[in-house]
Amino acid sequence: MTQRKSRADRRVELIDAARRAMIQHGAEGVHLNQIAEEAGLTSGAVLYHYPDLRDLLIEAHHAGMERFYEQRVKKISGIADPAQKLITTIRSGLPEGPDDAGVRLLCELGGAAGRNRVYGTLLTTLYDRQVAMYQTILEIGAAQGVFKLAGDSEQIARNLVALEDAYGYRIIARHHSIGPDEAVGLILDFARMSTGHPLKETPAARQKTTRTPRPRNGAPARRAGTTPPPQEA
Amino acid sequence: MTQRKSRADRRVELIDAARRAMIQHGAEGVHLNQIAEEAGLTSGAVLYHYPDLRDLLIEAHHAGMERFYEQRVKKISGIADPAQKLITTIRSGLPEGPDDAGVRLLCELGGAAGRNRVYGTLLTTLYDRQVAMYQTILEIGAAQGVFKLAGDSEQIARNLVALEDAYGYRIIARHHSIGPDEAVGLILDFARMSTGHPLKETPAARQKTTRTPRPRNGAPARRAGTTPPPQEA
DNA sequence: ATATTTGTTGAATCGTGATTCAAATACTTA
DNA sequence: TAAGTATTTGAATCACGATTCAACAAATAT
Repeated sequence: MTQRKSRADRRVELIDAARRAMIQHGAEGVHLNQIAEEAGLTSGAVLYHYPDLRDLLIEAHHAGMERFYEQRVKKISGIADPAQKLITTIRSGLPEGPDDAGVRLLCELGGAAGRNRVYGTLLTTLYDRQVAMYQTILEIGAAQGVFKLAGDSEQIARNLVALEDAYGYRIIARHHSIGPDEAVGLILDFARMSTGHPLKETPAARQKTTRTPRPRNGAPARRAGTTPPPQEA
Repeated sequence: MTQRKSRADRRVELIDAARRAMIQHGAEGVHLNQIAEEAGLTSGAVLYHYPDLRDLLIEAHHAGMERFYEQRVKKISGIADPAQKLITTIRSGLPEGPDDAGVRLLCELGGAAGRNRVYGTLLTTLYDRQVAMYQTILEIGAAQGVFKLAGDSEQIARNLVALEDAYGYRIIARHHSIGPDEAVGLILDFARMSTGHPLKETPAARQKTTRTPRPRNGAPARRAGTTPPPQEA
């Protein structure tokens, strides 16, 4: 039998298993057995902890968002210069590539949010939090005289998050000419107009968010929190 | 028995039925029977025309996109002034509300595009076409001296489409403070920076894309091409 | 050590949707 | 009008996922 776990531990594991399963099979297309397999359990065990599957899925989405947001906050926490902070924040809002697990999960939710109020609320809340995050950066930069804002800080922040979101979708959909770097470039174009700051990416800033290089012609590098590439539908 | 139809007619009907069914139940959550019911047929009849359901779904998505794009082109076809043309184009890229059928379908696809190459390609193609559309408007405006572009026209166009996309998702997810009007405002803020043009919405322009007003406290107005509000999942 | 509680399995059952196909029905053509 | 063809039905079957639950095993309490 699989190693027995305490209720709390198992629930955490299940939430993560559900997250992985959803990324592979879709937020709405996941099956109980897929989650169970991902967790190394049987379906009965999953039901024991979550009699209603929907609860588990919601918790998994919630956890995924929380993780995504926390990662962003963490990445910019040490940066003092508003310009560098802004640049880093922009990068941290984009997927690292088409298989980025965190963003994949968020994209899954987009469609469902139209049909499911809970998901809609989750996404809306995340959006608002990200707007607040950008707004703070902008305001501080303006207060320090580094940024000359071309408009209301909330308006600019909303557009920054919107751009991030949209390019996230493009990258996930494997647009041929828009990858993470191109997206950063496009969003920075807007950010420059809005802040009146040149926003040059320093080597240091790039370093911080550059993925581990891929092997020359082997399989793509895999990083923690990333799931295997999806199968064709 | 249901009215018999020619092969071609029936296929068109089925594509539309599939489109409606997908909006109600999700691009991946639709069931054959739901499509059949939407078409007023039995599942056997649907399979007779589309032995592989996936083909029907792809055609339905394709048709939905084509319709969406054609509607946009049509709305701006008669407008000569680049500024009004730009404003109208922006509005036409946004849903008219959270239940807008056309955009709902596109949103459904966002998540699936990460797992399904065909859907990814469809979305990518649509994005590129919309970028080209904006780019043309911008270039013409610049050539006429109406716009003073603050950067590369492709860069601006890409960001315009990206903003549209993202606010479409927000509106579909029922963001409490971002509706069609607010989204237009936010995108126009960016457009003004990019074109150096004040881009005032004339009453005439508003008229063209304003929804029929809702009854004071009855059910929301329903328009052609809109499906009934979704059930909770 | 024994009893009790908790977590897990695996098999049985249930329900639902996809698939098949012979029969029925509506068109088309001769 | 009759024969032939295309479309649709409806019932039967199949496949698979969800759900239930008795039995078992591991942890914990007594």
